Amino acid sequence: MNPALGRYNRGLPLSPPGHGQTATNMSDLLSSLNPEQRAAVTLPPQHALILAGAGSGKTRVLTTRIAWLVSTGQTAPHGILAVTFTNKAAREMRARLSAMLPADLGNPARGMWIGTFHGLCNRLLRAHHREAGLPATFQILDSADQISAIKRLLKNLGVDEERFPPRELAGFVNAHKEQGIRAGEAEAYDDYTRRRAELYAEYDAQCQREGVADFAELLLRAHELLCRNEPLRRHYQERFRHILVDEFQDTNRLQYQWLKLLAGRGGGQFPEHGACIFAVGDDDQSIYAFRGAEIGNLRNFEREFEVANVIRLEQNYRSHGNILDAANALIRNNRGRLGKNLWTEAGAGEPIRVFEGFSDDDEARFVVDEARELIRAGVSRRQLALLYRSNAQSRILEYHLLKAGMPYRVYGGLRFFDRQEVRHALAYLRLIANPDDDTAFLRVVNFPARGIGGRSIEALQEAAHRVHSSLYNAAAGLSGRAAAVVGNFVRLIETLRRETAGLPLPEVIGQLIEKSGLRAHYLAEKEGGDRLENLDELINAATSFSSDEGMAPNDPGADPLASFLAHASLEAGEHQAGESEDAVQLMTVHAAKGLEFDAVFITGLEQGLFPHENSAADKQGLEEERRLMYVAMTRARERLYLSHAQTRLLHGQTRYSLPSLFLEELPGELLRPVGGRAARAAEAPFASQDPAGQECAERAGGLRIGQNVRHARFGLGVIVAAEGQGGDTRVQVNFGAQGMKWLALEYAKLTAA
DNA sequence: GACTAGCGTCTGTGG
DNA sequence: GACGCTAGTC
Repeated sequence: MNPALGRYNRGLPLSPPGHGQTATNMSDLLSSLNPEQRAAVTLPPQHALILAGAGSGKTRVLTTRIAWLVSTGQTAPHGILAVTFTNKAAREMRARLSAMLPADLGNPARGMWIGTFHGLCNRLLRAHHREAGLPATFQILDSADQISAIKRLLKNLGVDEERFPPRELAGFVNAHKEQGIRAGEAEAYDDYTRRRAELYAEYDAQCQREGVADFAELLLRAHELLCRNEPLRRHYQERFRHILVDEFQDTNRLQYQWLKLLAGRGGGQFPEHGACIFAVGDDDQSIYAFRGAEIGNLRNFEREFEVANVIRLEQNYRSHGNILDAANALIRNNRGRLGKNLWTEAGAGEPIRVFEGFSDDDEARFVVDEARELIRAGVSRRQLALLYRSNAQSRILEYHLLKAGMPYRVYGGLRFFDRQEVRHALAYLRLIANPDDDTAFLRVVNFPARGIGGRSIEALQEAAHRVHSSLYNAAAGLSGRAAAVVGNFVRLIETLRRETAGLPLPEVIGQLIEKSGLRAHYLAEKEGGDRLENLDELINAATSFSSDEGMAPNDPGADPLASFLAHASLEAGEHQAGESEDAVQLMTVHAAKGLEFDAVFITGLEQGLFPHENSAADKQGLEEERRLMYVAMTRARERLYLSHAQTRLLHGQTRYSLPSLFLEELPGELLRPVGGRAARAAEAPFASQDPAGQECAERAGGLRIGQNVRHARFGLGVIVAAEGQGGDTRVQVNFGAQGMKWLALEYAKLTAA
């Protein structure tokens, strides 16, 4: 028994209810783990870092650790804080825990805090909104809301959007908040940045006035709350004995500070109250640097918390050997890894199949054909994943799946809560909850159209500016036509609020859809059918939300309306129908993290797409893309397909690209080209669509559009266009990283490659 | 003030 | 190829 244990046992029953029963379960659970996993689960209550490779049983270790801590009486459920990055991961953890622990201990509603950083901070801020300086009904701005709030701000201040693009400004604000930096503390060495910092301050002031908080604000505000409020900080530091963090490599600086503070390491305050942090992560799977994640936090954590226990989980239970070997070979090209090599007891398995299509259409056809074969061979549809780098790529795959009559399900993309009609309905709901929410106000003040045009809005904004109030409150101070039409709208909201007070949430939404005129509007619209269905689906979502007490992010007794709105902002995806249906799974590589499938297709493996051109420029960006590829490959259990296309429709234009450099980084002996590329290329030479290319092919000795060529200085490239005749023939060649060049055939010595 | 056509922008990933 | 924004018309 660890001597430190006594300290953590304070005030807890030594033998919690159900102890005997779970102890049996516990030993079963423990004996089903491998030695490293078991060591991790049963570590003494000290800070620990578990470097868990893909498919090494990370979630299992995390949840078993919690079950072990609770069922051995080292802490009450109350003392557990578990943080994840996605709602999906949080849900899975809850589900596994309730299966492992008896109902009275395993029910997360009984005091365990399990959730995403954003969800937990939201919960904290709701519970202590006064101390945090927020209204009880504060609303959460998602990224789209944030952009429109910034646009409105710039307009009000008369700032030129060209000089300060709203998206860029949003990025500036978020990046600073993620570093824990307020506008006043932002470093600015030039006028431009100084101005941006001023706008950051103005934006925050606007949010404060309107009672709204963006995503990053949730974290920053929660951090500041705990920093400033000593009794509160003490309360939570004493409460949470064990903080478990999933995907630690994805934490940004602010999240790390937040953890440090809760664990009693915030600048050395109250170390005696400190919780133990059990961090699980994999530096090779860090794919969120773009939103501020710092892999360095893994190392910082190890150093700053003097972590004595670092355990590596390297045995992979998921993939066959070839897949793992290929993934290992790929990731070895990254520098500065913490070091880890996955191995498996499963056999080598199938080779990795590589397909080169003439076009994205060709590629999609191959993928769907192959998927059909696999299904025929007995693979279930839901065990087939079609992965891509960006959401835009799903379209062509969907087209071919549809044509083949194969059920499929797309994750991500346009999310349910992002749909126009749903956002409109939610805006009404937000106004009922918080009339000061100007973003919501402007969204629906004239939707459906009710005669409130630009002039009235301008008058209203002036009035609001004069008396420093929200648009809603300023309505009373208007005169003339504006007063009449805006007054009608305000009365509509008032009526809604009055008549729906105390009603169950689904009924509130049902009424607002009717009385706002939304339903009538979409009924009259030619293609409003889908939108009406989505509005009904929103009512369903509210129904299942209300009945799902355990999932409510807030403490019991909290305003259900506010909780639902928070839920809609924080859990924008996931709420899609057909989850149970046996369908082929389509998603981005990012969305696939943490999942596994019997067969995986990684599509669009082309320079500029994967790795993406926005990242390929600098080395860090490229390494993140490589980790992304690593994540994608390690999703596969038995079969892995890699495909790319010579041409692809992008922005409505045909684009020619080279195969991804990641394909070259895989050991050739593990790969098998399929689809008879060589044979097909011989019988159907490329360059069919472009007559100029065809001519060029005839005249230029076999060179044609789509042809891979080599240039003495620029290296390998692909011909994308041709013009001119005879000795004047010029071709445009895409040399990947070297850029796009126009070359005269006569002088540039291009050789077929 | 409502509605429409045409234009430009951009799809890089998520809470 | 989709959406948002603007200018022009009713």
